[in-house]
Amino acid sequence: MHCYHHPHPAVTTDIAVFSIFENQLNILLIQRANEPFKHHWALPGGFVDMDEDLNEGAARELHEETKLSHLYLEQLYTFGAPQRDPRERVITVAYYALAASSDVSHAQAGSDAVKTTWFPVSSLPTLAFDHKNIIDAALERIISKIRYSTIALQLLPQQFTLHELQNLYEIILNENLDKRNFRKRILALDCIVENGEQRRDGQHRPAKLYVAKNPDKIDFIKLI
Amino acid sequence: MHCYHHPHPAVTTDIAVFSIFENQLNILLIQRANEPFKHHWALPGGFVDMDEDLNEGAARELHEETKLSHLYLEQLYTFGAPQRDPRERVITVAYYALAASSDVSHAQAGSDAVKTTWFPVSSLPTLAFDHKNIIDAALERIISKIRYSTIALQLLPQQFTLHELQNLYEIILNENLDKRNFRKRILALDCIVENGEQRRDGQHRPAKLYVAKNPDKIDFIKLI
DNA sequence: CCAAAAGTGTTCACCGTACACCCATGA
DNA sequence: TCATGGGTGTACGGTGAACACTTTTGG
Repeated sequence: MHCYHHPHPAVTTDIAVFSIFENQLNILLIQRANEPFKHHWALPGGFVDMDEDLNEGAARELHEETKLSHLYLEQLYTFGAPQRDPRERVITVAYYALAASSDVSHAQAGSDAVKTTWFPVSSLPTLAFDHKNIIDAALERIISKIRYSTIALQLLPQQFTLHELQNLYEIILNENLDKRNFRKRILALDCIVENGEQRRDGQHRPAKLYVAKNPDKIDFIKLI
Repeated sequence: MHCYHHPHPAVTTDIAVFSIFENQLNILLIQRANEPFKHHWALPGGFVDMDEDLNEGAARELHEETKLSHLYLEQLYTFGAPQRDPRERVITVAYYALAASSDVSHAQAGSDAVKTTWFPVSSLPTLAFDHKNIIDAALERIISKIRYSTIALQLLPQQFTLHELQNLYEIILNENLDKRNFRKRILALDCIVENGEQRRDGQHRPAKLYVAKNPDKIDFIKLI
């Protein structure tokens, strides 16, 4: 029973989950089992429950469909073109999430047994609904935000080398960075510290490992 | 008849309209005529129609309730805490809008005869629902965006003096700016031009008038 | 000792900032 | 001529960008 005498649209959340591995930025998609867009790829997401906040709903849907949890999750934009779903009016509150490469293997098909797969953002399949627009908006946000915040650290495992961090920036910004300047700047920002350990990896000098000072906090900085 | 077998929340848009006059940043509020929050002040807004896009809905509601139109309008954030409306679940897609001081007098009570009034953001009345949160988010967005875009020009009439523009920045950023540096930078950005006219205003040298080069386009810049 | 990646400083150009005086007008 | 706000240029310091060699390890 609705107190307001207006038609009510359906409201969903959709989540664009990104992770970096194989030297590429990748996004997690699920294959739809039903019409419309049966067999097409789509963002994980679903209906908002009546007693949960939007962020909670996005986190819940993400976990149900991909088994991923505790990711950095941020509201992106709300998409509500009248015909974006062919069946009825559906307004979707889009989110993006960032997963460390160490989380990638944990992503798996969720309860409704749909297939989940990582795709490089540079070669996406045809997407259901307006999900291509959502991904484009998410990419724009990430590219812009990596320059003036510490969200990049959300894409790395708990400990990482400076080379891995620089590599992440180079992949997202799609440009080469000077090693010495990059290290100087990132250390001057005082958001990461050595943890004393090293990574031995091949027949060369081992790399120092670093950790985020405030792993769960996004600081606003000016890096590049 | 809903194709999806899930409960559907109500969806509204709310619009925080800002304008600068009397040396202050002001926001347009309406006084509610009905419960809940009867007589409280609230943002203009209302239900999204089933056949209109969210931006259209926001522009329509704004015009219906305040008679303002053709303002710069940008989606801000979507608020959906389960109990934000005491009657039923209402998810609101919040927008902010910028009005030139020349538009201020055009704002008037709309069709439903509610009272509309401008309030300085520094002394707001008690607000209905979670509208204080929406205003805070809008202020944060504007303060951040004025530094790296040309949105400030949306708050000025078609022609304006450099002093007026600087004043606007000082009010929004709440800091004093150096006159010579401000002029140097804003002119270097090449987003405004003299239109040859002058404003005579008191017994002193008249000020040159400027106009935006692309009045309807928001450019991304680094001003301050 | 050789290959491979890790790690490290300095120089220079440009930009942002600080700062004070003359100009045009109306009364 | 005076009061009022409008308009203008320069000098300095700090930051961002360019740039190449040494170190450590495993084979």
